[in-house]
Amino acid sequence: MYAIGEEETVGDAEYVNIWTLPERPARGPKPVYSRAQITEAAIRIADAEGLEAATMRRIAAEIGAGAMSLYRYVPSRDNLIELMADRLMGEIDLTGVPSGDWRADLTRYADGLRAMWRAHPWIAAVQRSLPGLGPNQLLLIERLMGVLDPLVPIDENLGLMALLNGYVEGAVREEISAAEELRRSGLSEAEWMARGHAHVDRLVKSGDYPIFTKIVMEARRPHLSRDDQFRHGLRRVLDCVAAALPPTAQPAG
Amino acid sequence: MYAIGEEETVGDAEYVNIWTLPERPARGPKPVYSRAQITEAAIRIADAEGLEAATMRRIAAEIGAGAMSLYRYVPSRDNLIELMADRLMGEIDLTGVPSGDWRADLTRYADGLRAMWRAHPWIAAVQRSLPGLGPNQLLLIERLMGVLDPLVPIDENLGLMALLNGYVEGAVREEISAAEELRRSGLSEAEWMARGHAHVDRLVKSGDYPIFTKIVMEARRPHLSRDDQFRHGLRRVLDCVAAALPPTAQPAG
DNA sequence: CCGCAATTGCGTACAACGTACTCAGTGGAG
DNA sequence: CTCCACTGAGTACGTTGTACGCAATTGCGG
Repeated sequence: MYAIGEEETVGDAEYVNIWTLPERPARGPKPVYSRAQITEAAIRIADAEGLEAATMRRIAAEIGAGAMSLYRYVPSRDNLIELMADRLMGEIDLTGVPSGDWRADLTRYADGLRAMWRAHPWIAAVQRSLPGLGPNQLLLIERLMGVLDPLVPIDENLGLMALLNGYVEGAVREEISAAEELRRSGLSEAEWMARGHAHVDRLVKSGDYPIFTKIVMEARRPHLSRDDQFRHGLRRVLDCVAAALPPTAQPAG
Repeated sequence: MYAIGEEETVGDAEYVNIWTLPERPARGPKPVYSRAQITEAAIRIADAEGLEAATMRRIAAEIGAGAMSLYRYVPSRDNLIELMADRLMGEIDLTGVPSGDWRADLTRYADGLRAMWRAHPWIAAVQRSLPGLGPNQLLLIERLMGVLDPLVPIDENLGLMALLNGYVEGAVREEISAAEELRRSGLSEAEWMARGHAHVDRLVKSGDYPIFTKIVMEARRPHLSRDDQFRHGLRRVLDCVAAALPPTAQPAG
């Protein structure tokens, strides 16, 4: 009787919340490595060769450990990637935010987020659905949402920050797209240009895509620098934010 | 001499542009399957069980083929995913766009994009850096960018559409996050609530994260329905677009 | 100070993945 | 008709994440 369910191995994927799991229990030999060290090594590899190159064996080799040793510190590779993502959030420096000048604060955040993405383009491939609840992420939420917190209701605030995040991510994705695609393909730049542009040129020459053609022309000879383009778009977003604020809180017109 | 490069197998990853590669050459036995059929089967599996479940063997089984047969139609799994993504873009119906009423057109696009994301949440895990140049994507670009094309310069247009896309993606990511996380974890809803919420509750009760606490409270008892929230945010984005247009083109104040 | 038990690093092993290679069979072009 | 470019598919390989087990190490109760 009761043969079904006897084994209790129902779920195949054991879900683990890394933020509830303490790094070190007690007693036993001194650990040689650490979560932080492993996370750092993984980020170093991902920066240099992409996220897919950051395999467990490769990371272990980077710090001079055996492959399975990592599992004494981290439950799974997915959890490690969560740690990596949170570590990256810590790179966005928001000390002193909120300062009282919301426009300056949000600009600083946008610049910081952009810099982080450009330094670690592989973050585009992570992008979890839930925001993640690591210490750095939480601190960031507190500070960023604190900028507009007394001025607008919380749901309005969330919407505006989603808008800001969306703008920055979209803009940076465009910036890093060419470089990332090039790296992923594994081709030399000349070869990649030859293959990729051949198709684009064919589309352009066909005459069927007039607006796409305009985009290509603009992309090949942009009017503004990357930085200016970003600043310009950001100003537009911030104007949008300003419009959503109550009229009593408009420091710099 | 010239030993180096003799083999020509320099790169390990052979980059293939799927859009230049014709599906059928000529001559030989009639193919039993087709790219479209394979793409459709893959999408069906991804919809039901997530993108990671759409393995080559699984897709092949779905259409009753051998695993390796798929490679007669598609060079690699990555290319197949490109096909899937482009197929999804075709779900966004923009016939008759641009219509002359830019606000209506952009609303229709936003609603269509949102519906597509909600129907195929795994698209969040794809998100290539480059936009991709499949037929559906190209058609979408032509129509969407055509909405504002004569009104604003092309680089401005690109920025505004990036803003719109960013808003929709951000909003939908939040909408689907809980469901996706639940599915990925493989737990029952009750179990997931118990584990996930326990951590959130601890953070809330600690008192260290006042703004995070506000967010949680709002999320648990939202003031507006999902749809209303989306509409509200979208209106704000469109107001932002309106502000960037020249004063001569303001049809509906 | 001495064992005991908890915990370490890590070698071995396995299942699942993408996909290279191979080959018998098929069917349009000459 | 013959020919050969093409088909579907079986087998096999390299790489991945990770379960398991074992010898070595160390803090703690006595």
